[in-house]
Amino acid sequence: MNLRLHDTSTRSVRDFTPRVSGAASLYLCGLTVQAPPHIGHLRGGVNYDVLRRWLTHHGLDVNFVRNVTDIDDKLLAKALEQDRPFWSIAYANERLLAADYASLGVLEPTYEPRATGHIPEMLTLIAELIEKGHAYLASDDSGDVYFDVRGFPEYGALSGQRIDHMQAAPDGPDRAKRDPRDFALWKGEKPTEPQNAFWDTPYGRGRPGWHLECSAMARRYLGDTFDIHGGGMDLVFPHHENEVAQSRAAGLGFARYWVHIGMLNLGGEKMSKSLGNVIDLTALRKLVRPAEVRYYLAVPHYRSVIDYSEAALKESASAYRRIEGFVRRAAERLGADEVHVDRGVLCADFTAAMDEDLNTSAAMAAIHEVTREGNSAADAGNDKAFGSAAASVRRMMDVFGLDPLSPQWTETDGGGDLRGTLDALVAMTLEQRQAARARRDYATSDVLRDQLTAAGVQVEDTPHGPRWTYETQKG
RNA sequence: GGCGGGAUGGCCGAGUGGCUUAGGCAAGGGCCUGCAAAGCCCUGUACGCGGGUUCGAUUCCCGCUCCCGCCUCCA
Repeated sequence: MNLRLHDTSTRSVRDFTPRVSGAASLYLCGLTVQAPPHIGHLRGGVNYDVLRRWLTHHGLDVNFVRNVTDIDDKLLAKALEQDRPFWSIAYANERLLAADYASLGVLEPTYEPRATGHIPEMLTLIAELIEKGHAYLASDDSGDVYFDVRGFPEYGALSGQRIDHMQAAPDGPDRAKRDPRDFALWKGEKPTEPQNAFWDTPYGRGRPGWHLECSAMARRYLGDTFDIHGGGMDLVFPHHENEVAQSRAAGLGFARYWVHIGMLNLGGEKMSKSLGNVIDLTALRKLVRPAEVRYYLAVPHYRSVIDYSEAALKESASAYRRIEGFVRRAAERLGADEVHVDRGVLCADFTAAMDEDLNTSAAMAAIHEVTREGNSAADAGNDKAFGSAAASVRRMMDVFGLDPLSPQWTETDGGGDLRGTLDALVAMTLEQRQAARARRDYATSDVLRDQLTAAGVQVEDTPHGPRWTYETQKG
């Protein structure tokens, strides 16, 4: 295992050594399902999916937990606004998220727990924190339970914050906190919130604070100490700072590495629900195919900011199609077995790049190099080199979740069960064109080709006869 | 006010104290082709500004400008 990863808690790239040899445990802060996902959310899912695949490639048995926050302030506010149960809004958005992940080829996590399903685990944690003197009941009978940040010296270490330099939380003065920075583990019931959002507890009826769920669920599914915890860069403070404070104050080891994903900006600003500058996957699918969206999201380094632009997205699509075309031609020419993904080998540059904090840009450069070499081999009639290059490209693309011949992508190319019919019609037309070419009737030949092009069928003449691709396929 | 990240050739995007200084997209030229398409070959010398360290800096240090994120819900 030569993998190195950037760890937010040390702000440095460190050798990654799993806690348990042969296995890796990951926790990803998933979404607060108060609204449909946008592509910024999806980026995190894709980036973590690549990490997960790379760990798997290293032979690790990956236990990957990605939670869903299905109760929070905004969700409850929306429930009142829309006069429907908060959980129905949460569930609807959770389904949308799952569909988006599926269309981008994001593998299912090992488990996807919901916050509301883990109230007992949260209450246990609260009791432990109160017992150890790290949490206290609000003095105003609100039923709130707070974490005492002043009583935990490590507070602020993850994000590099010092309590005294922080801006005071605006809700400080009017709530019974000992320090304005203290955060809620549990929130007492309020008459102004949906009454179906509360649970009975030893502290009265109430609902969970945001941060507590992750500490409780990570503990339940990954144990007291686990390897990697992550999420978007915007979660470092306060969310992750508060999580680590709760867990460590309770005596748990918690995360050994913190891997945070850069933001996706639109128009120079973070894409966010509250700013309203969001673009969803449905919009992107009108421009490019899902695999191309994935390529766009997966190639820049995971910690760098992506400033979304349609032009850049389309460039990514062109780059992906170059690789896709190469692999498809190889499979058509040499047969699927010759270019089977399992026969592919990762080139050294690729592996070195991925091992160095997942340098996906450099890794993709290596794939393009092999693609070029493979194309040259094809031009030279060297089928052996052509085939092995294609298999390697497939294997490396598979690490990105982007093997162009994977059923994930080929089964969504369109055509459906009429594909065979379509192919037969195209072949018939091309036979006529070949006949015209044979008698040097290029006018007729070109008309036939133009008509096919107009119908969305691209024709290429190769030394082995014509090949064609459909517009939805672009290979 | 505090913490963190960033400014790279027409565009996207890695990276590095000097080595032919990624890769892609676009562009121009060439090869191939009846013409195309696809592919291949060639071309393009970039690192925000001002200092400093150094034989040598885009890469290290200092200062500056601008941009982004967090400190409140946020992937």
